[in-house]
Amino acid sequence: MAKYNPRKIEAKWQEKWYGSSVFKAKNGSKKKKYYLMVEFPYPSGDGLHVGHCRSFTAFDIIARKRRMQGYNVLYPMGWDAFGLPTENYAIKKGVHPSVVTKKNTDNFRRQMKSLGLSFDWSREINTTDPKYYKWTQWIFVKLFENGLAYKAKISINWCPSCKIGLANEEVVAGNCERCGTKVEKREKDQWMIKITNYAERLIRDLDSVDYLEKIKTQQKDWIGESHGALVKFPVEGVEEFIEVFTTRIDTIFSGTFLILSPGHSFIGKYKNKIENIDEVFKYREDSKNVSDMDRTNQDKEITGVQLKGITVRNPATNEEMPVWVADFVLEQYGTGAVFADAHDKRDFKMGRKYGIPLRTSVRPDDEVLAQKTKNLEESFEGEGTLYNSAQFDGLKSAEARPKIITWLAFKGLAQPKISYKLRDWVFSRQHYWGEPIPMIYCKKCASMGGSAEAGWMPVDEKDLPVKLPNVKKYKPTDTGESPLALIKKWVEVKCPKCGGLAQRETDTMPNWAGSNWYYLRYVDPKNSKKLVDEALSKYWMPVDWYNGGMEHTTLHLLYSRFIFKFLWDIGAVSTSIGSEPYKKRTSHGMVLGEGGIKMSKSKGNVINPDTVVKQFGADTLRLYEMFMGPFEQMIPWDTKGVVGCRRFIEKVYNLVTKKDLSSKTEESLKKLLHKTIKKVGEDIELMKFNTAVSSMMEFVNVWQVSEIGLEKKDIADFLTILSPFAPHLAEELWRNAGFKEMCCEQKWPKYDEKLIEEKNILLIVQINGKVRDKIIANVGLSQKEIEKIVFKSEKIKNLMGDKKPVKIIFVPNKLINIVI
RNA sequence: GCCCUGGUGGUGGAAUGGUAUACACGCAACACUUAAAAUGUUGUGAGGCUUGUCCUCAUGCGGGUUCGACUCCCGCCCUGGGCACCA
Repeated sequence: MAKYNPRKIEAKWQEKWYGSSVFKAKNGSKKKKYYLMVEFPYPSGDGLHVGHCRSFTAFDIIARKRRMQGYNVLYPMGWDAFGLPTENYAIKKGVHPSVVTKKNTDNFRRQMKSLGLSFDWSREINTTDPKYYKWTQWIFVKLFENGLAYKAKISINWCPSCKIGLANEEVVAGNCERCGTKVEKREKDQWMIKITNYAERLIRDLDSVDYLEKIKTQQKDWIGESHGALVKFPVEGVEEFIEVFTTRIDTIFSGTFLILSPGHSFIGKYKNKIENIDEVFKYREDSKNVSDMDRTNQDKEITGVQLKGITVRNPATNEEMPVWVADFVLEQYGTGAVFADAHDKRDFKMGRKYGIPLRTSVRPDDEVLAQKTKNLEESFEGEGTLYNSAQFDGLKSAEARPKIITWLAFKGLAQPKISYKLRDWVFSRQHYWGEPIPMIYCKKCASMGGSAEAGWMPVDEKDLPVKLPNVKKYKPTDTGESPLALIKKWVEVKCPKCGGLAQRETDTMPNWAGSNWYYLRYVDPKNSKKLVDEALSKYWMPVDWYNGGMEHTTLHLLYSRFIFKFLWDIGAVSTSIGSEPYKKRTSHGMVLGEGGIKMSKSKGNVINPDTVVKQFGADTLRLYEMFMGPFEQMIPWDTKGVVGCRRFIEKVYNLVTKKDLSSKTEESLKKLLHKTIKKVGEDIELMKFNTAVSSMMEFVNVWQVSEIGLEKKDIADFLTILSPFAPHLAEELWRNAGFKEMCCEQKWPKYDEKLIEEKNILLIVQINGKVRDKIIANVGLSQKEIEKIVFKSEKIKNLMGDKKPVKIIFVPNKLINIVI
C-alpha cells in the first residue's frame, strides 16, 4: 500500500480542479446564487500570512459546502494592490511599482492555489489595472457631479523628514509610521468626500443587516449620533446669535457662561468689539501649535481667555453671560461652541480656575451627592430632577428636555438637532502609487467665479481611465506635492470646457478607493462599457456573507457601505437589491506567533505557509488552522499542534486504504457517523470549525477500533463531509475507493433523523445537586419509573440513609436530583 | 474615562442552566525494535486516605439567584481591542 504523500496528491488534484470549471460561478444559471467574499489582500512582498490562510480556508469550507448544497457559488479573489509598501520598495530599488505588484500577486496566487482554495480565478481583479481603476475614477466623477466631492483647505499630517503628507492611519502616536519623526501640521487643499450626508442612513440601515453585534456597535460609535438641540444665545449690542449644540438642554438654567473654540468664526467677525483681541489671537495661535497628542491628554490643565467686551444672554434665564475661548472646545464638532455650567467636569474646572460664577439645576437622586452638587463641591454630570429651572422645576431630565426645546423653539431660540462625530473623508494623497484623481483645473474658467470648486472639471467619461504616467522618481517633492506634479507633459491638458491650457489634479486617491466597490466588479469583471451590468448585479448582489478583520470596521467597511449606497442612489446598480452591499459580516481573529506575540519579521517568529505545506501538506495546514481554536478569537500558532492534524489525516488515509469496504457498517458506528454529519454541518454554519474537526476526529477514533469498519456508502458520506476541510485527501480517497466524478461535486449528505435517535440514555442521579450515580435507562421513562429504579439502588439507599427526600427534580432523559 | 472582547488542566481549547476538563498537543509507562524514530496500547486537573464504581477541592476574585451556576444577576481584578476634551 502506498504511503500518504501529500505533495503528490495535492499537486494532482489542484491541476484537475483548476483545469476544470468546478469552482466557476455561472452567470445566467437557474440555480440559487450564493456570494461569499473574504477581504482581498494587499499583495505584500512577504507573501501570504497564515492569518490569510485561516479566513480563506474557513470561507473555502463554506463555499465548498454551499456548492454541495446545490448553490451557484461565487467565491472570488483579487488584489488591493495600490499602497505604500510597494511604492517605498519602488523608491528604494528604482523598480516600477507595477513590476513589483506583478511579482507579488503571482506569488500570492501560487500560494493560494497550493492550499487548494476554491476561488473562481476567472474573475480575478486587480485595483491597479487601468481597466479596473477606470471605474474607480468614474465613481469619483459621479461623486463630484452629485456634489459629494469638494475641495477644502485642511491641515494634513506632514513628515518633515520624508517630505511627505501622511494619512491619519500612517501617523502612530504623533510620529511618522516609517521614520519615527514627529509629524507636523500643514495646510493643504484636499479633495473631500461628503460621507457625512450618509451618516444617518449608515446608522439606520445597520438594523437591516446581519453583522456581528460588536461590528454594529463599533460603526455606531464611530458615526457617533447624538440627539440634542441647537440653542441660540443672543449677543448683547449686536444683531447676532451664537449657536450652541447641546444634548443636555435640561441644564440650560444653570448655564452661566459660553465657551467658543479658538477657531470660531465669531472671533474674527467681531474682533473690533473684543477689547483684548491681541490676547485672544495669541491664545488662538498657541492652541494651533498644541499637538493632537497634548490636546487629547485629559490630565492637561484647562486654559482659556475671556472675550472682554462681549456678553450674551441665556435664552432660558435671560441673564447676561460672559464669553470665553478654550481649546478643549473643538471647532469640528457641533457648532464649535458650548454653554458652560456646573454639570460638566471641564466647565466646572474652568469656572473654578478663573472664578467664573457656577450654578446647578439638576439634583441627583442620591442625597449625599445632591448636597455636594448643591454646595458646588463637585460636578454632577448625570441625570436627575430639575430645580432652579422656573416652570420646569421637579421634572426629570429626560422629560424636561423636549419640553424646554418646545418652549425655546416657540421663542425662535432653539430647535431639535442630531449631531454626528463622523467627519468628511479626506480623499487626496500626495503619493504616486494610487489612482489619479480624474479632475482638471482651468484658471480661466475659475476666474468666471462661483464656488470653491469653480474651475474644477471632471475628465470626460470617454477619456477615462486617466492612466498613471511613467515617472523616473516616485518620491514626493519638497513642496509636498505628488510626484506626478513634476511631469509637465502629463499635467498640462486642454480644458474640457474652454479648450484653454489647464492642469490635471496631481494628487491620487487613498487605498480605500479601490476596495470601495470591488464586490461589484467580481460580478462582472470584464465589462468595459459599464461599472457592472444591471442584470448581473441584480442576480449576484448583495454579498451573502463577507468576512474580514475588525481593523476594517470603521474604515473599509463603512466606506464601502457608503459608496454602495451612493451607487444605488444614482442607479449604477440594480435598485431591486437594496442599498446594503453585504447581508452578513463576520470577522476572524488574528493568528499570533508562538508564545502569543504578534508575528513580525523583526521578532523572527513569522510562519510561512509554504514551509508548512512543504513539511506537512496543504490539507494538514487547512485542518490545523480550523482546529486551533475558535475562528473569531485571536490565537497563537503552535507548530507542535500541527502534528496532531497530520496524524489524523494519515489515520483516515490508512483506514480508507486498508479496510475492507464490502462489509456492512455496524449499527453503533453508523449512528455515530450520522451524528457527525449533523454536527459538522451545523458547526460550519456557526463557524465553529474547531469543534467540527474534533467531532470528525472522535468519529475516526471509534471507526479505527471497530472491527468491521464502514461500508462503501458510509465511506462516501464521511469523505464528503471531510472534503471541505481536507479536499485533496478526500478527492484522492474518493477515487481510490472507486467512486466516479469528483468528491467536491457530490451532494452534501443528509443525516438520518431516526438513526440518531437514542433508545437508551445515561441518566444522572444527583443528591442535593451532587452527582452520585449514573444509570442507563430507556428513553422516555417517566419520573415515577425512574424513581422506582433509583430508590432500589443500593448505592443511593446507602447515601440517603434514613433521610427522606424533601423534593425531587426530574429532567426527562437527563437527570434526577433528590433533595434531602 | 467610555464602549466591546476574553479569563477553564502543563499548553490550544470543549461544555451557554443539568456528568466540568470533549478533541488535540505535551508528558509518563508499556508493546514493536539491536537501538532510535514512526506507530500502537494505557494513564494523565489538584489534594487526601480507608486505593474505592471512594472522598474533598478546583472554571480570575468576592457576593447573590437556583434543587443545581464555567454558564444568569451584582461588585471587583486582570488580558486584548476600539474610541477618546464629542458639549
